[in-house]
Amino acid sequence: MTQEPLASSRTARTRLRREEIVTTAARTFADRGYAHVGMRDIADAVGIRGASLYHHFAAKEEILYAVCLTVTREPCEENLPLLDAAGTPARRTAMLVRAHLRHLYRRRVEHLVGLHEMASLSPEHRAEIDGHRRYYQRRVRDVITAGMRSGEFTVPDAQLATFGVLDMLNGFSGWFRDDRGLSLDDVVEGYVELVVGRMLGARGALD
Amino acid sequence: MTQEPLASSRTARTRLRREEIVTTAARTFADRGYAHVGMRDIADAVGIRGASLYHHFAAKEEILYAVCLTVTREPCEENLPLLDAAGTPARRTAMLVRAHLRHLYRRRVEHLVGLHEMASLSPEHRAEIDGHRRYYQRRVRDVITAGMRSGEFTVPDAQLATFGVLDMLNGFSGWFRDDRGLSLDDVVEGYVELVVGRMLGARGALD
DNA sequence: CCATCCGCCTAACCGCGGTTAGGCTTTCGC
DNA sequence: GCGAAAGCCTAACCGCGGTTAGGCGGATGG
Repeated sequence: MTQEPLASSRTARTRLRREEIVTTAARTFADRGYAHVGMRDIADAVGIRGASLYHHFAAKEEILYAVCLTVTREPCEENLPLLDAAGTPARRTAMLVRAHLRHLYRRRVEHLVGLHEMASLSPEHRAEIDGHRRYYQRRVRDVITAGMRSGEFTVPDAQLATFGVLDMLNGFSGWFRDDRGLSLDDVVEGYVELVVGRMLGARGALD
Repeated sequence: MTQEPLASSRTARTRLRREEIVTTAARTFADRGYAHVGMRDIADAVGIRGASLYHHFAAKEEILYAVCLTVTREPCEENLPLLDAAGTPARRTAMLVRAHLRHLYRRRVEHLVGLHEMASLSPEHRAEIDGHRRYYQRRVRDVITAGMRSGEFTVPDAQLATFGVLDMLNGFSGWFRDDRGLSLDDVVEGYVELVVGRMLGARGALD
């Protein structure tokens, strides 16, 4: 009877170590910028030597790639299903906005990195990350279009509204602080009101 | 009243050369990322040798600093005076949104650099750039607050609305393309409607 | 018309940092 | 238990790229 049956497996511990490195590296990247962080810096923060990182990642860029994956694949897997749930487009959009902001909060360090350091990815990796982002954007545009057809949303152009909404939401991780100003819940509900209720024009459809 | 007779003045030509280097460097930074661009790359694009750049700038970071200055100081000098003009807060805000987007367009290359490469600035330079940004943000928040007092704007929280508006606007330079989709004028007037008319709630106050 | 400085050059430096080589200890699966 | 891999170590490499040194021609302004 092992205490941690799952975490004791060799592959599972390896994966945990990888995730620890990715999380630690993301924090360092966010603080000082990808280019100004050396492999030895990441290793120090984890508690090992620089060269030992190469037992987990083939290159520094692979670590950045892992960070970027968590902020583009996770939202696709966790948030987008909300758009397939039952309910009006306005309600489904509001659910997505909430999930989107909460993911930006939960992974705010990784999001800061993912938004600025895209240029340091290899062309193939960047193409994949871009694909996720574009897919997410397309799904949001589709629900906005659906809301326009159902009459709940009254924006002049679905594509323009999509850009506006996503840029406004994604900016959140750049300025939010836990220790001052509005609380997370304040921001989430305030943004639902500003975005879905006002910008998209579904004021009555949410209550 | 000293008037520049021609570009033949020694100091004037020096300044033009500097601006040419900054513009060229900004384009290269935007394409490949600051860290992946060498002094020799910038020099090649200008048509001189790498070491010759040091007759115009003391360090690579000074070039980045010059790029960042044009996208934070220029909006303060050119856009903010519109907030001091006559008119209701709603109209003044609409004017600012238009000027802001047109500046993002005119300097879109520099804005792309300024938004992601902040981490490569020296602490002093970053502090100055941050200061300009914060001042701009404060002025926008002030006009939104004024609009709330005058009753034109009905947002729940001025600070939250400020973040939302500026993040939405600044995202523009990241996705706009001249050769496809909406025209610049379409975006400008569409965003005025979405931001001032809908998000801030001044639908009637603009006509 | 001349002294001067500007602008650019060639050549080289040199330190940082990503990466590799190779070996030791520990630990897990069988 | 035992072989084998995982995981980490020390040591060193080495190329890239920011930066410096020092010189040359030609425009400039007095």
